[in-house]
Amino acid sequence: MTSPRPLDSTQLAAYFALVETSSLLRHAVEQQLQDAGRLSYVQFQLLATLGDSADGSRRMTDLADGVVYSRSGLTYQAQTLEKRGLITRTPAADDERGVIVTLTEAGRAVLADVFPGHIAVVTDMLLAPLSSSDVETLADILTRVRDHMRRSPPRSAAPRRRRSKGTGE
Amino acid sequence: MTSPRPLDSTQLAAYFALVETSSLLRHAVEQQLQDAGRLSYVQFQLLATLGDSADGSRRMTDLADGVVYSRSGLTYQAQTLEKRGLITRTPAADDERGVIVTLTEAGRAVLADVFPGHIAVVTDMLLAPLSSSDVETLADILTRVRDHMRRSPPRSAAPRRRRSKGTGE
DNA sequence: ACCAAGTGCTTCGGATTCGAAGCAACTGCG
DNA sequence: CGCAGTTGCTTCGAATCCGAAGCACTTGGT
Repeated sequence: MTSPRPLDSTQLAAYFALVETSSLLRHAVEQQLQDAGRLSYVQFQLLATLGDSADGSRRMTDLADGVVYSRSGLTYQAQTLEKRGLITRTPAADDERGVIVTLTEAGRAVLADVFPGHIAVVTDMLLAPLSSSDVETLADILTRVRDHMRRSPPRSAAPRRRRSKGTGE
Repeated sequence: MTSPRPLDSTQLAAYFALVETSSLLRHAVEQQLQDAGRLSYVQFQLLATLGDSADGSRRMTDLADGVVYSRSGLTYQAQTLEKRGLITRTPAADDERGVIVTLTEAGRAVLADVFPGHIAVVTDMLLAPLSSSDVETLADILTRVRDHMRRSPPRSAAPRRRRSKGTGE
């Protein structure tokens, strides 16, 4: 583990800018999704993931993996989306425990309804002030960071407050 | 408003990597803050903002502005932090309506307790896979984006979709 | 000084989230 | 086959969040 050396101003700037940028972007996107289709960001991610699939369906677990999300939260949103008729849930054929989530026509319609505005927000807020080489660089750097994070050990190895002399507290 | 042209793969990659990176980073940071000091990310931001102030105190409104956050959410967290003795709330001298939030010694202690681990997480997860020139580039690009976003109009110009009479509202 | 409008914060109701516990179906081993 | 452990999803309880409404104080016009 890295020793906790203080961060220099550039590192701090990168960190803060990352946090604030994504926060502002997320707020703006959520606003648009709410206005255009009464969707939360998570709901949009779920529909978009389904739309991305060839037959418009996925297992619950695969969905949860695609969106970094808890199982219970996914169940909740799946219920909500099902009530609105945007998806259906059916037991998997080969495994009775599994649930296959499928995008309905209404779901596709909402997605199509919302997508242009979504792209517009991303374009206007994130991409507008960047040159294409900026975008390329940004994508490269953040992709490396993401891959690194994914490989990172689970937080169970996180530094405890106290020196662990035993099993902890 | 920009016309909704589809994004190319690099633009998509930058967008997705930004969202996922910040999401993963946030999760990791929250985990650490929880383990080290039972703080949520927002609570940490509030304490850190106060700690940043010369006398360790701020008005509620100024705090809410510093952290992108709703007033009611701030009230909720201020109550929580006050119950734990990490801050105090006192009416402002010059304006009875205003509330001055002040960091206590206990609050400073928790902050000091949590800080090293916080830096370690940021270092290990975000900075580790980057060269110093990467960090510099990242900071530069994201700072420009952030400044652009801050200048952006508050999203009232978004195409409103008519509210149909809800099915269960 | 008085009243209306404005400002700062809190309260309230509802939505969303997570982790833990629960339930049902599957798998491996004898 | 039958049992124990695992896996996939849901339910439950608690925490967190937001917007709207409410309350208390301040300000401006008369």
